[in-house]
Amino acid sequence: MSKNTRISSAVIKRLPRYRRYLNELRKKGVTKISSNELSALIGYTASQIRQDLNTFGGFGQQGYGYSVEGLYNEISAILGLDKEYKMVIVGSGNLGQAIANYTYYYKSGFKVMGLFDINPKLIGLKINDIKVYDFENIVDYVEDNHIDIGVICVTRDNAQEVADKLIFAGIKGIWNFTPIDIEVPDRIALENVHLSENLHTLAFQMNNMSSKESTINKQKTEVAAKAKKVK
Amino acid sequence: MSKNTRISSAVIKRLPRYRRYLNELRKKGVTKISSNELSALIGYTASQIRQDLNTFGGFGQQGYGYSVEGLYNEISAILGLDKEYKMVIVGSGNLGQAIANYTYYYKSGFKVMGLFDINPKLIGLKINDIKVYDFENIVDYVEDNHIDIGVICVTRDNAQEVADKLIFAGIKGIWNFTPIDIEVPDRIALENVHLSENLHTLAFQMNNMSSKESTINKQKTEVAAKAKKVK
DNA sequence: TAGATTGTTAATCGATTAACAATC
DNA sequence: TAGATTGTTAATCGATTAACAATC
Repeated sequence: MSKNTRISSAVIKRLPRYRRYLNELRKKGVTKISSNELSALIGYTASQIRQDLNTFGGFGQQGYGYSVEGLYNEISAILGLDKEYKMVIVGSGNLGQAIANYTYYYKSGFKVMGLFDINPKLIGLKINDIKVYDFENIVDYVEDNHIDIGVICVTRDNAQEVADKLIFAGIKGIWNFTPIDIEVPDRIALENVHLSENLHTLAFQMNNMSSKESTINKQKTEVAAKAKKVK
Repeated sequence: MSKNTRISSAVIKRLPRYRRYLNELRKKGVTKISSNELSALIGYTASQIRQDLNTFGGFGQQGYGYSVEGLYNEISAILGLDKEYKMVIVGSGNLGQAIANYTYYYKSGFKVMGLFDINPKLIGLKINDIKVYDFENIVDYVEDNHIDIGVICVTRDNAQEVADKLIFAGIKGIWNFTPIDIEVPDRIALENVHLSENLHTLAFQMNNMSSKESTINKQKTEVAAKAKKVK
């Protein structure tokens, strides 16, 4: 009875956050929680929490609430975090190294197998136990080691070429840290971390902070007026 | 005639993207563009583009389209990118250094004035022309140099303390790279870069890629069934 | 059983898209 | 002027919230 339920990306983006809070509760030894308590903690409405969770199944128990451990495991499974993912990082500059480090230490399930670069000074080095390989050999490496995820930390000009090579080699997901929109076929999963865009929305906030309505309206009118004049 | 128009964050998050594409057009020497052409390029509908832009003012010209340069400047001004922002980065590990580097090279308008750390081995070093200072002195430094933005790249356990100090010292915005939700007063702008949450949604995508409807439904039913059984 | 809290349907709200009159 | 394209209103779609019956 396949109701055509596409799961909205709004829901999916909330899942890691649920999971993070559930993990903290779990570590504190909390065993059960109600949607109301969770709401107070996370900041989503209790209604939304129940609605979200019921997208995937009936994980709770009426009159009781949700098992923290159980819900944590369910969400982990939904996200696919009960599996292991092999990653390569292309571009071994500061950012590549930072991510290698970050995931290496903190994230179980996501194993950084290798760093790649074209810079001969970097190739052969070991950064935090992770070897830097020659980008020349990326395709063979990805194929031979069944790499799942490619992290792109090169310059914008090389980003698409790197993506193409990774995809050709059989990668399944791309984590893009360059400030361009990489083109990928539908079957390839893609997440972008557009740092400068994020910073720009911070700038906007800073200029539209207190007395939001009036400020923004003033801006709107002024800008519009200026636009007319300039034309 | 202050209509109470709150600008939705959905619109604001699209602005940097418009700006990025307009900048590329500008650099290519393109002088005018219609909402339809922009739509083909960026991927938003022409209708949405016109709607978005008209939130701020009438930037176009009927029968003609939009001036690329003009629109670029308008959006820059709306985001506040015609101003300069002084930043400090707290936490001078890999990630802090990467961001120092990144913004230093690529982003005009956002000046990294200093890095901060508690590690004596790092204090006093210069990383890409940016000095590493003792975190002890952060409050004075921020006050004296009128720092606008604090970038938090420390460990999760120190994140809130760092934020509190920065806020006390008069910072206006916080760019948070730690995987926790920092508490800040309403007047403080805050942007989070929750890398692991982003990675988790990538994992989800990878497990729900082809034939999305059916896969997700199968999952839903299976998971629900399992939940019943386990209980 | 009585009380609590989920699961789920219905109501509301907001965001996107469509349509077209205004106008360059 | 005729053609093109915006600005803007109206229609649709989707997401969030409210309400309450189901049930543990």
